Amino acid sequence: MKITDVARHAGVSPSTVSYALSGKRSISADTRRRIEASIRELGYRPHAGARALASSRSNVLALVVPLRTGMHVPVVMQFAVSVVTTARRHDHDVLLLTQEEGEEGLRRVADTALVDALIVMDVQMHDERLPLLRALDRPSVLIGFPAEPAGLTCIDLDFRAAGAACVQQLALLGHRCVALIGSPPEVYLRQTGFAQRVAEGFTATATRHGLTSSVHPCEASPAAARAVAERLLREHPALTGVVVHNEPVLEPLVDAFEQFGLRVPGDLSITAICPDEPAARTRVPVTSVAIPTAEVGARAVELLMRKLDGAPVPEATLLAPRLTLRGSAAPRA
Amino acid sequence: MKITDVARHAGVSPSTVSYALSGKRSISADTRRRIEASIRELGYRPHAGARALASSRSNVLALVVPLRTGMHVPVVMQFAVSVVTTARRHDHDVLLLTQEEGEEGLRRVADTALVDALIVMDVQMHDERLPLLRALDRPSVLIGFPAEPAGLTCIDLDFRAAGAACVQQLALLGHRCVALIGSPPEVYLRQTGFAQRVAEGFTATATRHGLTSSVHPCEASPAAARAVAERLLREHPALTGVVVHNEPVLEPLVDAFEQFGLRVPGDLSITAICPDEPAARTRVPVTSVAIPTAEVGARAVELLMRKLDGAPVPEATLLAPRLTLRGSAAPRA
DNA sequence: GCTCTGAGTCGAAACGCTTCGACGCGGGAA
DNA sequence: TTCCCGCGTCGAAGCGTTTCGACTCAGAGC
Repeated sequence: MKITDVARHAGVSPSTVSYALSGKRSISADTRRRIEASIRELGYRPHAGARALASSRSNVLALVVPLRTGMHVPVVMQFAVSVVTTARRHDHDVLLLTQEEGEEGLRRVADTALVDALIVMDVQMHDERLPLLRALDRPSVLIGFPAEPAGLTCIDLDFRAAGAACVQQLALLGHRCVALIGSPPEVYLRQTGFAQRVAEGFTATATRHGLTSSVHPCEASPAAARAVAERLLREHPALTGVVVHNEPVLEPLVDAFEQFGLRVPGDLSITAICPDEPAARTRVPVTSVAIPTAEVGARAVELLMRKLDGAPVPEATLLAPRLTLRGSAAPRA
Repeated sequence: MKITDVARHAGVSPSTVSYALSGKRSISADTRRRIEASIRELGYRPHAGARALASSRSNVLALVVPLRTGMHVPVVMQFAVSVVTTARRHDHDVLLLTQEEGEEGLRRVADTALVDALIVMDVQMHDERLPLLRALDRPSVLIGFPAEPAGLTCIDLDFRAAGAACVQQLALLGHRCVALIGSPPEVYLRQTGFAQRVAEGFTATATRHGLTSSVHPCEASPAAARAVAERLLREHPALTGVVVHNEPVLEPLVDAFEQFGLRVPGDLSITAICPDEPAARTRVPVTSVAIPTAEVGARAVELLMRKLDGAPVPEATLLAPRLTLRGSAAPRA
């Protein structure tokens, strides 16, 4: 079943069928109807490879997913699903690449014209792939911000503002001594942008409000959570507000604080940056800023589509944080 | 940069370059060296679309991932990563499809020759996609077993044997009254094969050993875990052995039993079917059968490669369960 | 009535690779 | 010596689209 078969069946030339399919030239209503009927009747499907060759567009996007320790897998998957469904809406498919393939993988899919464009997740402050992405002849979008985003297109939640929002809420409620319980140490060591930015937003805003503040990386285990909680209470007896940016330890932390005799939010107020689901299911539902994975994924694809159309796009897209109040933060006693 | 450029630079014909690249005809060592040097020097990369068109092979596999409730996302991701890395080892890439695309999605990527073959995860007993997969002109492999696997190629852990192994271990340790705490009810309602088969293996083996046994679906929440534990102790006072096939509730269950005054493994022995990591990190590490995601993914790809080569492959590949002893199961007091 | 324009269609030339058949050549068998 | 075979290479014919330029035909403008 090729385009010439359809053309013959509909009594037109192959090019007319092609134009009817792509809409790049006008076709009379009658001809279009005949062509569509023939396509249906013959069950014709254009050959992806032939199309890619002739048009130099594969209609495939590459998505590079991270699989390093410390990454929260379900969140990664949410991005991926959002990217795939949005890409489909724009008539594109998604090729899955693992971080592990590295620069060579990016170069390969770009240079062989397997993909038209790339989406890269889990960007580090000084990511090795940045020079390559800048040099590549295919457009790309980063989910996450490196230290120097010039010449790239980046999108993400505004983590600095998110950190600020969490501490500001505590400040408004009258808390004077706060702590940030953050990602595992290796995430900071790798200089993953979002972790660092949360800490910056947290500290800057705490300072601006005249609060006493401290930052505590924390492994993603219940034991680590308990240890951090214990240390916090010992070293900062005046502590009444905590910001958590570490999904897996949220629940263990709440448990630990309560076991140490602190009521949430009576004695201790908590705000968090994490997906809604875990925030809502803790003993005391936690006031939190969610990571808008669906929106980030969708907008990443849309940015790419505009770049593919040759339209200009903003280099940086920062999504404003939205704080959902759930009752884990209350006025200071 | 095209193959003719390389050919000219190396002083040979384009077809010779092609044969040097594919190895489908013999090339003298000297010519091959010259060609390789030219390729490196010019930075040549074959155009994927042109290749697909001429050879009618895209070197891309489709992977259909599930995203329905009850699926455990990290496990899905492990399969996906294993599929991608193995595919790369065989010089193939992976196109990511969501369940949601349904039959039309499968048909589309197959009929447009976007992919050479398909891998489908999360197969149900009476999956709607089976007739299509049988009819498609591209080979496919299912991860999971439907009720009627004839005419298909399927691979998975032998869940029946896994259920049997878990209960047999308890039987050997002298337990006489056992229970299976299974997946959420909706998983059974959807007739997902693996859940049903675990229950079958569990029940059959318990019966064969003359044990008293019962099966209990369980939602994936700590509250549900606690409720099931409570009910179990009330209704089956003689209970001394439990098999858990529900990863998220494993830890809450252990906690619940201990809170009800049962020591593990002193008063209650537990075995489980779940990934190693959660089994190992509970208060009492749990003797378990792991789902060999890496092996399943890799072998699925390898089966597909053999089918693409026209070689015969077994319709069913059942991986034998391997029980890892961790101390949560002990002889009956 | 004549040109000009634009809508609708066609033919042919790419697009960059693979593969088939053929050819030249040297070595082993007869 | 002749014949045959197989190795290494080449030329040309696809593979199934898209796209460019050109053509036809009506209708509008004058």
